[in-house]
Amino acid sequence: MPSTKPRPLAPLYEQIRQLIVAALAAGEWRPGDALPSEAALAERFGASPGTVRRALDELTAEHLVERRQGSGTFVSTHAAPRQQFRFLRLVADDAAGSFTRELLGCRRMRATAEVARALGLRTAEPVIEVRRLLHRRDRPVVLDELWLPERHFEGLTADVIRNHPGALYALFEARFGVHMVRAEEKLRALAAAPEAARLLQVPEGEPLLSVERLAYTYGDRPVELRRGLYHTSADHYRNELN
Amino acid sequence: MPSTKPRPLAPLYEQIRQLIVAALAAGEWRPGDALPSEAALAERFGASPGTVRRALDELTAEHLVERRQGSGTFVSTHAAPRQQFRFLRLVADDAAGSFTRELLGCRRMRATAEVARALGLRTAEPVIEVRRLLHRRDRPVVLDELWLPERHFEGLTADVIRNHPGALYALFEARFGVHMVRAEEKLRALAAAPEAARLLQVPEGEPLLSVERLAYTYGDRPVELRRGLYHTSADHYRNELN
DNA sequence: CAGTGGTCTAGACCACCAT
DNA sequence: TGGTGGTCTAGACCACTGC
Repeated sequence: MPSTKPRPLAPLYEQIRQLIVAALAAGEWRPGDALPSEAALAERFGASPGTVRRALDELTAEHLVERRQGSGTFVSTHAAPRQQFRFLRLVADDAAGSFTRELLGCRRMRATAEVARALGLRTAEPVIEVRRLLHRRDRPVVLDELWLPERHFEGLTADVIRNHPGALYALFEARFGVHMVRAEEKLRALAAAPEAARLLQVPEGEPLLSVERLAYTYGDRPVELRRGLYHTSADHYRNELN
Repeated sequence: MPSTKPRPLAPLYEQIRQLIVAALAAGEWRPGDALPSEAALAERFGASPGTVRRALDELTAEHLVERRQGSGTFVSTHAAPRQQFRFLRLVADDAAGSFTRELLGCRRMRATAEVARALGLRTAEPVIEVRRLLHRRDRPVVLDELWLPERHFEGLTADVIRNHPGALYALFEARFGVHMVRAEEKLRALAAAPEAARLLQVPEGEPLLSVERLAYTYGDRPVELRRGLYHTSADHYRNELN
């Protein structure tokens, strides 16, 4: 008789972590909401409080939830001030000033082969393209283009963006229930093409930092492709290695 | 009588973590060595095994130690294959091939104001400057310049570097007892100056990715300033945001 | 097989927050 | 003051490593 495969189960805390992520993806708790207490979750999952705590610690490290002593455990939200620029690593050399946004355009289009491949769509599936500029002290610093699968962002228009006071990711989460969890970026140096040069008010050929980002929501599903051009004469991209 | 300040003590696991870091900085265990077992450390610090485990978990997350089930807890070393390129985020677009090193120079000099400030030295204190090229498939891709305080790297010469087969950080750790723990990088796009263009075999003015790195050893002491110029026509700098 | 880290449990006590 | 998360302890059992 062939021995049945022992099927190495994931540890209990990991299973619980995945169940909580699934509940977040299903919208059982929305960004900003409080999760049940450790004791309540322990009961729900039939585990000891220590095991649930371990799962919540992992989720805290991934920034999916945040814990406040005496208060509770809450679903992370990009609306929180500390999360405002969590994914924007560009900082001024003198660490002064913040960004203002200028919307250049928002239109419906069909996915190019490249966009489709990155987002896991079929070619020519409808996507929404957004273009904008970020300024610091009235100087343009970042030219952003981004593409979103229309099926997750139905109804996203220029007006919707203009009427929202906060960051784009806060809008996505509040209006479309899409919370960005993590992202991968590819950086390189490029010479400014004519249009980028005009918008960023630099000479053609000026070296620019190109930042291509793929952003993921709950369950590691890619939902945004973004291409940024950063003018880095008085700003730099800050990174920590460990 | 004025109330004495309650002096909020750090949690026990954090104190233990700091004591272990101090022992690492003092060289009590060298990179690659095994630490005492959890039980032995618990006895040494007068804490329960669970508390010691928590301290070790934090150190594992910082890559100061690595744990191997059934075997023990070991001091991280840059000699390990997995650590070889831990701080080099440049990867080929087609993810193929590795780097070869070419040493351009190694000389003793006096710290410029900028180098002194970054490394926390007095101006004109002696430092060692190293310059090198990294090639992939016989094409130059990275031009690196780095500066090290001489008092931590006495005896570092071109021959010492040439005679060491592994990565620079592995050499630093094996020969000078300086293990790099973490680093901060500032990235920007620059036009290639004449000398950089010649060495990287690109036209003058070619956009290059400039990467300025400050690397820290145990106890967050900066011990290396590095300036890299990356030619990113077929490579990119990869980053993860979370 | 002895020793190590990995998982899971159970419970005590504390610090903090809201009411 | 009651409920929350944060710390610390104690111990059982398992999985893996190396002799």
